[in-house]
Amino acid sequence: MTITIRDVARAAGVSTATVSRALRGLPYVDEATRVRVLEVAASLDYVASPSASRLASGRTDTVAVVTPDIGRWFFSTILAGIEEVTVAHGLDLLLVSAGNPERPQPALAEQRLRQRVDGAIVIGLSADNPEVQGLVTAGVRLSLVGTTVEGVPSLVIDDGHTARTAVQHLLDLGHRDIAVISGAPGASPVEMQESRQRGYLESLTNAGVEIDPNFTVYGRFTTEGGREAMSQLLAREYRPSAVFCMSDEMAFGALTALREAGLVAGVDISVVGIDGHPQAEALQLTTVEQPVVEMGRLAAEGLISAVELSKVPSDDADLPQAQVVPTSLVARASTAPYVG
Amino acid sequence: MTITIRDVARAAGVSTATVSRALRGLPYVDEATRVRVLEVAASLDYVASPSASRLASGRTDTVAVVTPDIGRWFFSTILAGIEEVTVAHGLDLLLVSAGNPERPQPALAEQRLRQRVDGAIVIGLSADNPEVQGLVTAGVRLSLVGTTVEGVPSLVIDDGHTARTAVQHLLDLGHRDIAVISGAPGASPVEMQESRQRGYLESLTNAGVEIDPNFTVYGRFTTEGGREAMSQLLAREYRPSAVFCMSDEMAFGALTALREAGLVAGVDISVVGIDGHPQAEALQLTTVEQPVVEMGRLAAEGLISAVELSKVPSDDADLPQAQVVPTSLVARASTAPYVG
DNA sequence: ATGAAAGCGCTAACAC
DNA sequence: GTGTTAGCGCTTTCAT
Repeated sequence: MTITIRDVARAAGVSTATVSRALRGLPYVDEATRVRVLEVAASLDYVASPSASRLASGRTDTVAVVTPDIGRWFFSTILAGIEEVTVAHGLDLLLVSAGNPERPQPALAEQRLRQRVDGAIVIGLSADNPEVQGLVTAGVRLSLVGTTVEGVPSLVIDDGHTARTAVQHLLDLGHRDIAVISGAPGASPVEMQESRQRGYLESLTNAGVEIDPNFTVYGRFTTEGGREAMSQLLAREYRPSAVFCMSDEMAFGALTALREAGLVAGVDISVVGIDGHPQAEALQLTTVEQPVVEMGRLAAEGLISAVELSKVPSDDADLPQAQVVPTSLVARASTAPYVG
Repeated sequence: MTITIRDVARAAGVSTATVSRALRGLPYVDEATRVRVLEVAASLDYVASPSASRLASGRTDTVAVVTPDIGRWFFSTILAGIEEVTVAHGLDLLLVSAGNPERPQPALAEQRLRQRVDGAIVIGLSADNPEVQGLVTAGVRLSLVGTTVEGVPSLVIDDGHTARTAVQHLLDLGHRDIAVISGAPGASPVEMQESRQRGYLESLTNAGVEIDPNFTVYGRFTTEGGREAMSQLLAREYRPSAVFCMSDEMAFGALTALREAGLVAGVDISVVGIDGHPQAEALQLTTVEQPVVEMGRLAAEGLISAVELSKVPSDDADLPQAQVVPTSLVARASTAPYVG
């Protein structure tokens, strides 16, 4: 019932080999034959079976995107950038979730991807995550976003520098009692979190500010978590005058907590985030923006060119390594000068 | 180099057929044999080639999600719900974008999905969209979210009722000069937009309020568009006292425009949205919430059960039809009583 | 430039 | 319960 390459071959009066060549734009096909084959295929409404061509060729023409939670803004936005590129290259995009402790998967990502994709883009998983390790050792071609693994191409922001930018902004405004809303003690995207924490500590130390361990609280990278974290800070006898949030979504929660306490962001307490979330503007949140969609595009392009290069038996020179993309501060009303 | 079912068969001392049965949990396999096969497969780190089993079985064990723009909150959130379900069923999730006039695709969704998936979930595309029509006539098993096509299962909210809920809320607060920020004149998700517009008009008419055509403006369902639309309204000689936005993201933009004009939402002008976007709370936006993640789950479950049912030659009774999920008003500070 | 034919790795009758 | 075998629909040498 489904029409196959043989139907096309018969109707065009050529062999299946010629149809295959013609349809895929391979050389050594007479122009007249190609045109005829194309016409016949179109008139028959023929579409090649991907399973069959994949099995025969060994290629999958598919890339996977691995994320812990596609519902989060950062991940879905990266995904949008990736999708732009994959579609332009005619590749299938397989969505796989992994590394979310709250939603255990039936099988390891490695199992689910082997034989199935030409490569995978992993977003927001720490290098020491077993899923990532499994993929690396299984030899799946990878492109990482947000983490770095020796010998694997990746795309990152300078987390330390980004955090310092945010904290320095607060210091420049005269703040000294600066708290941080981190993710979780020993959470999943560990490195990113630790680099940002280190940046925070460095900035304070460089400014001669004493570190108050009580000023580190955790918001799980969610809005609700940010709200709870800010509430904790507000419940302290000694409150910070400014708060650095490791993500905009946590900062949004922090702003809510502030409002619930009858306080005004930028007046009573300054708040700065990281991300460049689209709602930062409406909320007047100062943030350090990262080029998220662009990061998705770059990661996808990197992976695709790696896959294509590997087809040619080229000398394996210039392995792409960690590529760092810049971030930039956008100051808004949520941060303001410290007033005694 | 890749290890195949024959390697496993050989190592386990059985035929490939038995390995196939054992691994897939089919009946008529001795328990002892099954255990042995499983052990051997595990020790060999065997993973079946999906292309091969798909080709042989005719099944793809894949569902596609078709959306105009995965970067938008509504779509990525539905996707999260879908993903929960597909992963639980061991299905692959293929992401396909279509119907975005700003980003034309190389091929029709129909071409890209035929032979490739067992079914597809289409989000946010109008029933009269050529892509959707193509999928329907190509016989791809479908589950629609946000639109309805005769004979195709779908999941919708009652757009008219939802809009009336929002507008009635404003009327109840004493507002009469109520504007609407719609999507675009004749935009993509036409039906949804038209139903909401109709709901808006009905509520006003029922309340005896005269319709002002100038009070309908367009925000393209984006935050920036909402901001522009609100600016237009504010530039009018005769301003509305309340604005109904067809999405929360447009409402966020409207709030920004308000602030830029030195006005306060809920004090100078009331604003209500639709969606239940996570940032609605931080922005104190009144909105009519829809259960978005749940809609994704339901759509996926509906599609999967349809696919599984179709395997059995059952009498084609009880075709699932449009399922309507409830929405509910959440009042916040962005709406307040009308004050002369 | 084109065709013949041998698989790709698995599933699904069918036979035992 | 298990094995044999004939494909699934395409790609890809190798001839010609």
